Amino acid sequence: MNAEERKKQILEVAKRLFSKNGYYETQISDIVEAADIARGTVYQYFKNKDDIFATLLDSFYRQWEQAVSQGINEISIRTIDPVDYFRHRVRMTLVFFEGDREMCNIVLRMGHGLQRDFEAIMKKIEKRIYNLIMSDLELGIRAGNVRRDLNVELTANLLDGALLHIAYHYFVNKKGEKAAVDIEKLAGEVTAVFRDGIFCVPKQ
Amino acid sequence: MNAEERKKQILEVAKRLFSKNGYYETQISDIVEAADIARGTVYQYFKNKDDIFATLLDSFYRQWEQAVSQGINEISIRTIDPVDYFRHRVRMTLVFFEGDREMCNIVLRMGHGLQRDFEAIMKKIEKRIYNLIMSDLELGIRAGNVRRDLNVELTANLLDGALLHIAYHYFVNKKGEKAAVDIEKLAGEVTAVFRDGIFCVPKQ
Amino acid sequence: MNAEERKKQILEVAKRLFSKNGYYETQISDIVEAADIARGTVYQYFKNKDDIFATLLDSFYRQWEQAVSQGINEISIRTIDPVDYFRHRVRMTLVFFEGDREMCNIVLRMGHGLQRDFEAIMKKIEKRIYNLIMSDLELGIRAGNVRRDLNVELTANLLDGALLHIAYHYFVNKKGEKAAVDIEKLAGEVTAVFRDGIFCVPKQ
Amino acid sequence: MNAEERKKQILEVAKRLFSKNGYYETQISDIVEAADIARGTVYQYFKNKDDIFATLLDSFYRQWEQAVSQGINEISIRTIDPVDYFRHRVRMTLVFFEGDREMCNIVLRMGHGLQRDFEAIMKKIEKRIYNLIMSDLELGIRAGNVRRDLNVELTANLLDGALLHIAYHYFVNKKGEKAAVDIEKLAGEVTAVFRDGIFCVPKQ
DNA sequence: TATGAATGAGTATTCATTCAT
DNA sequence: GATGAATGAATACTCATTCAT
Repeated sequence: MNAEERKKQILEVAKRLFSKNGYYETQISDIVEAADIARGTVYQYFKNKDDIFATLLDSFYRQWEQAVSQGINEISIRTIDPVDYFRHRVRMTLVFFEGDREMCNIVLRMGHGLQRDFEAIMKKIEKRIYNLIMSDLELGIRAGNVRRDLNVELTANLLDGALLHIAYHYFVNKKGEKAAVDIEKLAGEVTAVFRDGIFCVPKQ
Repeated sequence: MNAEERKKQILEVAKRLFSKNGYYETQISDIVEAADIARGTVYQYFKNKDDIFATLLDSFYRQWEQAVSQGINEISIRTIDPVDYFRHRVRMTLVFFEGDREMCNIVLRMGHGLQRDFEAIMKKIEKRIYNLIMSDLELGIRAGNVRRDLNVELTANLLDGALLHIAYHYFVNKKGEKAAVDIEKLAGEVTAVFRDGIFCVPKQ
Repeated sequence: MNAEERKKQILEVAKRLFSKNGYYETQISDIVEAADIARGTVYQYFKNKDDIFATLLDSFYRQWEQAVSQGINEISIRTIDPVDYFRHRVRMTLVFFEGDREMCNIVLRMGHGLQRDFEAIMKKIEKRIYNLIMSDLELGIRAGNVRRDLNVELTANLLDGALLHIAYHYFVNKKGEKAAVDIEKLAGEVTAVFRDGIFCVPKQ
Repeated sequence: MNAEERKKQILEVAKRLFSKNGYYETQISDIVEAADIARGTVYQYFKNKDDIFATLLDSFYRQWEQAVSQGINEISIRTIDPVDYFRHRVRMTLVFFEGDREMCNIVLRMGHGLQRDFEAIMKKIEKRIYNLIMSDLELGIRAGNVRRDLNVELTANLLDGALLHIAYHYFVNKKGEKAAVDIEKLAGEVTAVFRDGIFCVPKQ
């Protein structure tokens, strides 16, 4: 096993344990035991326990950055139907969180409660999500698709909280249930609830 | 200072510190130092550190229970305008969280990330909020005020996440800012966003 | 309740708890709770926890002193049959220990293991018992009733250990059993085992 | 120093301190200081303080088990002279206790006073010693060597208490004295005291 | 690189004792 | 005398981190 693989292995194990037991209730002992490596090996690849956790958060942030930037540019928001665009954003968000339920759990459940240096990373993630929604809304207003009188700060927080909570509810809490979640249908229903409140479109 | 007051004093100090630094980063030493009492005194009133935290969560839950049960009964939901009722609920929720920003911070920020026995209390709080929204929606459907085709599970989570996130955003994150939050206005705007997506009312 | 009675009450309660749980596992809290008095009250009557225990040991020692000195003097040892005398001593010892099984338990079970100042008191008790047996044996030798070649140091220890162990076995360990112990019979049997080994008497 | 040696080292140091100061008056601090190791090292080898003590008691029990089972079987008791056999048992017991005076001190002095889980181990040791004596006596009765009318329960306790007390007296209390104890002579004298009271042999 | 024994600062908790009321 | 809230020194135990092999 080369260095890259070993580092990845440790991260995988740590992610599983952090997700299950939280940062403080996960010991280095648990990680080395689960990974079946020596205590010292962890410190060959990470400065300390914080570093492992921060690495996980950071890589999550990078993946999120990449995911939300995919296939969307200023052109498309002008050409496609704004409600379709909204639905697409919602679906993409849900798809992303579904992709890594353990990180989803870590970020959604314990993100806010983290002290130390993690708080900064979490704020960065939050800020990024928030800004994205904000810019979408502001673009929509300029394009005449979104109600001019909308309180964008409020709405951005509304959507932020709503989407993350749904992701948590369907992908973490209801994890054990048999029936797979139909994300397409979910995205449609979320859009339906918000459409008339946000967009300047004829009532269906 | 009698027993009741001393216990209350410890809880106040602990609440402030837990809110600021989280459960794990708050030491008994910090509490006794901030309260200017002896180490042992804490243990005259609480079994252990867990007990202090659980007492805070529990009392928060009890207050919330009382707050949401006030002035609303099955009659009123039939007589008052459903949208006004919704706005009222939103306002009450925000007023409640604004009333104790430290507990608001504790519950909203670190609630989910808590392991141990606290998880059970948090789940109870969440469940209670969720059920309240659910029952409101179901009553509305039966009364013909809420869209029949609404996915209530989804919408309850949507509203849950949205409201708590807004409370966190305006009462915890922006705490330092000068301008006081106009809760009445906020409640109106939240209602406006959700109204057409949830209720069977003529578009304004 | 006057001062004398209150002190006695505390001693009784403490004795019961020390006997049941040992010195270290008995807390002042346990004592005040069982006696239904305030914490501070204990310290009106005793200097500290040690003082309570030492008082118990000391009073036990005094009672023992008195008991063994009763009805025996140098005359009687010359006139009565030496074996009868031995049997009488054995019986008196057993009767004494049976009289206060809790102190019996404390002295026999935890006596040796005690550190601190108690060790001195225990040594005093042991020494007193040991010396008594020694002097009996030496008197017997001078009177020609006890074998001249007997190792009195060894025999005194033999008898000491044997008697205390029997007291412990029949009065503490077997405490719960229905059938009362027949001390008269016991004393006879103990005497029978030791008689020929110790005394210069014709074999029966 | 490998793991086995380190564990042994800690046990040795702990044994010395427990023997000197008792269980409750021996602190982990004392142990790590005496062993010149770090506080945490103790917990690499033992679950907690109880575990160290229990390990000592248990290993003592195991050694005793092995010692008493050596070289004696049902055959020998029938062929060798019963009094010689008795003397042999006494000598072996004394030799065993002399071999580890610190454990001797722990078991004989503080054994009975121990609460917690140690009580169970101590009872096991006591029971084992008691049963051994009992079975010897019963075998002797069946072989016609021991008086038929002997109260075996009483006698077993008599011998148990007597032997342990002698071991304590000669190996713990008089430890400092110059003249070494002549165990052979001691065993002979003990036998002489009990011989006529226990065995059916012509009076010498 | 990998190991895992050793480290020791840090933390919660206990409990005998005091003292103002 | 009686009370019991307050005290704080003492103690067991944890766990991230180091470093010689």
